[in-house]
Amino acid sequence: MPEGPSIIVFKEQLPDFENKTVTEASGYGEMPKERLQNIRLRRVDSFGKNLLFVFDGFFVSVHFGLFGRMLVNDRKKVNPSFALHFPDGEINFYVARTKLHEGAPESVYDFRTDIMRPEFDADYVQGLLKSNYAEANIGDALLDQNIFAGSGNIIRVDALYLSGIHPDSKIKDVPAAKLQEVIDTTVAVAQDFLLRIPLGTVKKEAAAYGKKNCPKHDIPLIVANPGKTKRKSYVCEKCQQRY
DNA sequence: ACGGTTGTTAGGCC
DNA sequence: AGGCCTAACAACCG
Repeated sequence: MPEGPSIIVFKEQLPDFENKTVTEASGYGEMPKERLQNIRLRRVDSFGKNLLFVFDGFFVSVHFGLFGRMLVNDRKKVNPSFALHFPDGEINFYVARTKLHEGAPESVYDFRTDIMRPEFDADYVQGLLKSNYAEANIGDALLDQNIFAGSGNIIRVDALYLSGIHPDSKIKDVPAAKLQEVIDTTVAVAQDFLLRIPLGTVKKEAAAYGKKNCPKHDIPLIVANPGKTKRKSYVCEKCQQRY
């Protein structure tokens, strides 16, 4: 379920918990829960695929993996891996991985790479790609959380399709304007994704992900698991150029 | 009913 | 050392 847009949806369910006191933390996951007793939650934030609970001097990141779920003031029958309890409510996480970090999120994460945030810096990311990832495939880079935090398989498949670039293209071979285009398109696809979550049409309305045929050419999309990441890709050989 | 998946990490083997 | 691979985790959908 959770690429970056889903994390934003989670975060938007939690404004009422900001500045409230956490009375207790629970769950079977590893967590120094005694540090989360009777302290004020300063704010809920996000970075990429992580939901962040910010306290004075430290914060807790929650990563949902492939199957993670969050329920607010509601429970499943199974035990949560993590839960925050408040005087008048609770947040439950299932199959989520959590970690406590000292300091503030700004000192741990570089928000310029988070495709969901206003701080996202396309120029910075383009420079990063050219200088540090010249030999990498663009298809792999679009899943690399150090470059495109929050981007997942659906976003990358559609971003590559819509910008007309084959995932196996090496970054150093992609013209600068095309690199620019795929970066901008990634952000646009992610915003689209976000709008489609409440409509339940994320997959249905995807451009290429999960589709049998290219909507433009009506020829079959090539389904494969290329690159280092070996995630499923859908490629139109007509639309997407190999550089 | 069962195979596939919006993800990542750990550990083994060259 | 580090790149590449697999297994592991676990829940929901069709």
